[in-house]
Amino acid sequence: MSVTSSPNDRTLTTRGKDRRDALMAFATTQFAEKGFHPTAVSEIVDGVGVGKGVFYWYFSSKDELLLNILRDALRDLRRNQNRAIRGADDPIQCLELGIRSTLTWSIEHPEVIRLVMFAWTEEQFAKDMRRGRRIVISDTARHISRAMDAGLIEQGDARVMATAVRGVSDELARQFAISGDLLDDSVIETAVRFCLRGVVGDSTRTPT
Amino acid sequence: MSVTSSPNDRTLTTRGKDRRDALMAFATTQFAEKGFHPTAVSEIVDGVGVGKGVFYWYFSSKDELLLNILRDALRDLRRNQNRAIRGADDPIQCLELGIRSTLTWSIEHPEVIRLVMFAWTEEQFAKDMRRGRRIVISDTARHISRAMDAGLIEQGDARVMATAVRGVSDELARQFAISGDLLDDSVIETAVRFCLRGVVGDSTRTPT
Amino acid sequence: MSVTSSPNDRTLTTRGKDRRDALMAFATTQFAEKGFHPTAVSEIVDGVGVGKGVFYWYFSSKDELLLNILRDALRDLRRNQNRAIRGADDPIQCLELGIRSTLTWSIEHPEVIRLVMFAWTEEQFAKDMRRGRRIVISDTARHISRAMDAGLIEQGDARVMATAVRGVSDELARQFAISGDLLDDSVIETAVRFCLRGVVGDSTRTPT
Amino acid sequence: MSVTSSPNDRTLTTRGKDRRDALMAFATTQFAEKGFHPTAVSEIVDGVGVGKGVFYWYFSSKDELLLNILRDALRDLRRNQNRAIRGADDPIQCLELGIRSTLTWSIEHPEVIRLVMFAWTEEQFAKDMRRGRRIVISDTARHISRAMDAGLIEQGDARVMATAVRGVSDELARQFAISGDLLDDSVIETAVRFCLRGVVGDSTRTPT
DNA sequence: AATGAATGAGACTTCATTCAT
DNA sequence: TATGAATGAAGTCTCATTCAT
Repeated sequence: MSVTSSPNDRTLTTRGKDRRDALMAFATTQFAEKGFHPTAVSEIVDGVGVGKGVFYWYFSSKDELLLNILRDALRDLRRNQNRAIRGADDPIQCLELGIRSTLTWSIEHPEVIRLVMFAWTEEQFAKDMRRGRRIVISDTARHISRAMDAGLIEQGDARVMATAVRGVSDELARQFAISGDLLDDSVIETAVRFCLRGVVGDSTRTPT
Repeated sequence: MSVTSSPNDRTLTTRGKDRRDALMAFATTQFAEKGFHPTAVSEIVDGVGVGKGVFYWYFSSKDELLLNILRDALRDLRRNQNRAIRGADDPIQCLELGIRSTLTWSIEHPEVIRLVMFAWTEEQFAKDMRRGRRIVISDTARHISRAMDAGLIEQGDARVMATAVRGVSDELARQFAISGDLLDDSVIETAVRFCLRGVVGDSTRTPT
Repeated sequence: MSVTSSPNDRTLTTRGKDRRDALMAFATTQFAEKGFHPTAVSEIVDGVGVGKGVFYWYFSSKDELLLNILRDALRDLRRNQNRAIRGADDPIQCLELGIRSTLTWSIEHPEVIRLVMFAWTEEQFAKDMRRGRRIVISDTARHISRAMDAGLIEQGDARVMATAVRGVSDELARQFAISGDLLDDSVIETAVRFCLRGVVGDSTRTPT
Repeated sequence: MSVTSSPNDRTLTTRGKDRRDALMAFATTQFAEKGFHPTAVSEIVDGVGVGKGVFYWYFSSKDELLLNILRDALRDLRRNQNRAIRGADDPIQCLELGIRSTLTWSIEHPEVIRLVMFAWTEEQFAKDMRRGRRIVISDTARHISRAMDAGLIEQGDARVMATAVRGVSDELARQFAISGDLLDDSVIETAVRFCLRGVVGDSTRTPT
């Protein structure tokens, strides 16, 4: 591997991996706290205690760093969802488990929620956001479609519903985490119930 | 009155009001298109065809301009909602009309949706956002509470539900307007229905 | 008198004279307090309660305003000196009275001292300062020369001595007025004595 | 160490020190020539042939630069005085040597004299000036007090006299250096003599 | 691998001055 | 005469990025 390979396709040593992770972690909190633009690269490297050169060794630019953070987050969210629905078979149950895991994850990662909001506002990042959203919506829509096909719920626009579900998760994460409000399990239950009712159309089902 | 009076408490002539509006309108589109930070004040004044000084005659800073845009937007949204539910009495109907008007407004103002997303990411704006959200949520929660009190829907956390409703509107505005996807009336219907089901808990009610 | 005559050769009505004086007085305190450049024309007109147009009706520029203040001050200082030595005939006595009046005047006009200091630092004003100093030094040097010619003091460079005398006055005004220190008559006496000794060369003379 | 360490506590390389000195030297001449405010930072960096960023690497602001110049000058002046009176023991002789060295230094640094004059006119610098003056006056007053205690001169206000002495030096530096007039050794002799007479009170002493 | 000095375009903002009203 | 909206050059300062060491 050549020393002058670009930051993206560099094979990292363990120490390298740690450094990279530290930079990403610190940047994430700073970006979330102060915003992307108000956070200078120098603050990030200072916070981690390395020189500026290190930063540009691991990331080709500040933009690229944000993109990496965002991609990692999406990967982590989906991994969580997949883990949550593993074993379940009933589409409605899959839906519920998915919603619950998304909600939990979002609430546990308020910084990411902020970063995502920001990313939507500048085209160089929005492109990635669109792709990410398509994936997330598809994941949810798949369960809804399956439920429709199985006759469990009436026919309808699965993607619109999936979008609505996604909106509820994000909004609650924002309201209760970002806004600084308290948040307990009952809120999650209310939200999950709200979504299931919205999709399924009756309130007889009780969440597990 | 005085020359050094701050831009905020300046009495404007008709022409002045127009100039100010033009600046806000142009800035809104630019901020939405390129992002807040990437849009330079010089681009805004160039776009409107005035000197850089006028900008600071009307707004004390670029930040202040965004805040003004955001406040105006909130005022307009609420005015729309109030107009929509005027005459209606049944809380559920008020809720429905409110949701529909919010959804419509959000879809008609995708730029504002972007600006709001950005505003949440930097503390100097987020403060205002929190206040705005509190207001909007209260507006919706009021209807839900009334419905609960009237026994029309089962008891529950009205604010959480209002938040969920708000999330659906925002998300759809983003998904279908910002993301560039198409959006037609059937989508709005699906969304309204989703929200009502989520709140009311059964699908027997059909939206108008 | 044409309406478009330049500000300098305009004949002023009583009200006009008052306005002009008010502007100069207010500007003097502001310039002394905050400095020339940090004081904006808008602050001056606001402070006096007039529009910007008025300012440029009376003064062709901010620089011109300062120049006017400075010239007025010099005129006032010399008028004071002349009044003080009126009637005296002995050159040494004239010198003493002149020193005392200069000292008193300087201490009573600390703002002017500041303005003069500033004026020396920018060429467009320094030119005037050089002229003014030449005049003031000549006034003092004249007495010293007369004393030399009369054999009252030994021959020497009268201008250098006059300069030294001037330096003592200015410095004391700065030290005790600008620096905020207290200043009483005994200080003035010490200073006058210092100067007389410096010029005359013996301490037998006692100041009045 | 850290990249965002403030320019004040940065350890400089030899090249860095040189650059910093070059910036200060060039700024000093420009400030003295055109004035502080009329001299733009861009002129300074252009004059030295560096990018605008280096300026802010070495100085946190234009104000800070002036303060640094002023402090260095004071340090240099005092170093010169201490060197001049080294070995002397007689307080009157110390006084004389001190006056002579101050006068010489002031005349050799007319730019600094201008900068100091300016500095007195704006509060953010005046604070430093007051402190500096206190120090310089004390240095001189110490010798005068010692002379009084030793009965070499009559009792009196040593600080006022020291101030007067200081005034003579400054004024001469201004008159003969800044004003563009000629200045030779005889002027210095006249001035030294003037001061000694002023303090000591008789003309029998002849300066060395 | 790492550092941090250096770059310089460009950001936001101020303000002396003009001029239509 | 008087006002204050408008101008726009110029000012100070920031910061992503590069590169010699």
